[in-house]
Amino acid sequence: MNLSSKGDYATRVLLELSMNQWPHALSVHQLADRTGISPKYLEQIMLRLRAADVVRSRRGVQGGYELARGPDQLTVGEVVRLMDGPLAPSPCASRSAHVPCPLYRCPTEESCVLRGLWLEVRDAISGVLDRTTFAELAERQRAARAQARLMYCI
Amino acid sequence: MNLSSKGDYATRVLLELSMNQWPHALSVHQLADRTGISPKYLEQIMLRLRAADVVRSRRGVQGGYELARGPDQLTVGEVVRLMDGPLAPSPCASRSAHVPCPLYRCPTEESCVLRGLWLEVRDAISGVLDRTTFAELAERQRAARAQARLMYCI
DNA sequence: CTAATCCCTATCAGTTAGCTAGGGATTATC
DNA sequence: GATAATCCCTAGCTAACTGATAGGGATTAG
Repeated sequence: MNLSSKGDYATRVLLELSMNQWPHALSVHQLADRTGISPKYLEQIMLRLRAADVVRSRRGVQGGYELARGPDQLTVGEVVRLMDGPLAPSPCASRSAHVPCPLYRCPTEESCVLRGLWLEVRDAISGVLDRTTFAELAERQRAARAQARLMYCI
Repeated sequence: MNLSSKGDYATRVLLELSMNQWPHALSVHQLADRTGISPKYLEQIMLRLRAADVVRSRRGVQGGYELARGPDQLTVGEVVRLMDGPLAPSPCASRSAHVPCPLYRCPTEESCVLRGLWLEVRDAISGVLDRTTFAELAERQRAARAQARLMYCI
């Protein structure tokens, strides 16, 4: 049930972009510095995010990436699906990319209790990721930082 | 977020064992026939389930595997963790096998909002899998089969 | 013009997934 | 006590995937 490093890194970078006043571009170099991700690897991730219209780019000096929409219009679920595929633990339980079970002894999908369970899991994951936007995450991060600053001053 | 085939197959086989009156042993051969899984591959899965005290075995003619406890004492969560590792999408959010984040630019764990989100996901998955026992699944399957039989008779 | 940046594709080493194979140990049955 | 069915254990193998690294072209602000 592990997230890949691509999904992990993409969410980190998008949170970083969401923390800035939108729209405001950051270069791959800057993003890599802030997150500790290998720049060339991050570049590929950004290209995929751009192809999916999650971010948009400006080339040349002073170029970089910025969110293609407001962070309140971007959910973590969308990003994770983009980088890691469907949320469901089994292809037969995916709503976005359904693939039937290959085992010939599997019961019909409607009557398969395991598929029913994987659907429950899928819905549970989606319940968290599809309702969490990057605006929400950025808000939480600001709150956490304010909290930390407070702790430090006392 | 995909389940491996080991996790998939293990749950299928354990559901099969749970459908029988416990305790009642089935051989790998029988289990493979009923599920359509490759017998030699299934053998390895059964060995792991045995090492974890989920099933117990009898060797020799008329031997086989049976549940080591009643199906009401075995959750899907335990089995999935056994075959596929922690439920959490990120090692830093695992409660059963916590591993800190390797990125040096990651904030402290307490303040990391992404970790907070992965914890939410972990809890959502665990909420489904740790409360579902194989007794429950077997019950559902019996109900589904009764339903199907009814449909057929009409 | 130049340096910074995005864009694109190829490559590559290591790991993992999903099996397959073979042979030893045990045991019910005849 | 021979036989056949079964579990037990370890090794190996191929294809795909992961997580990068590399290099060079296109674009653009200054």
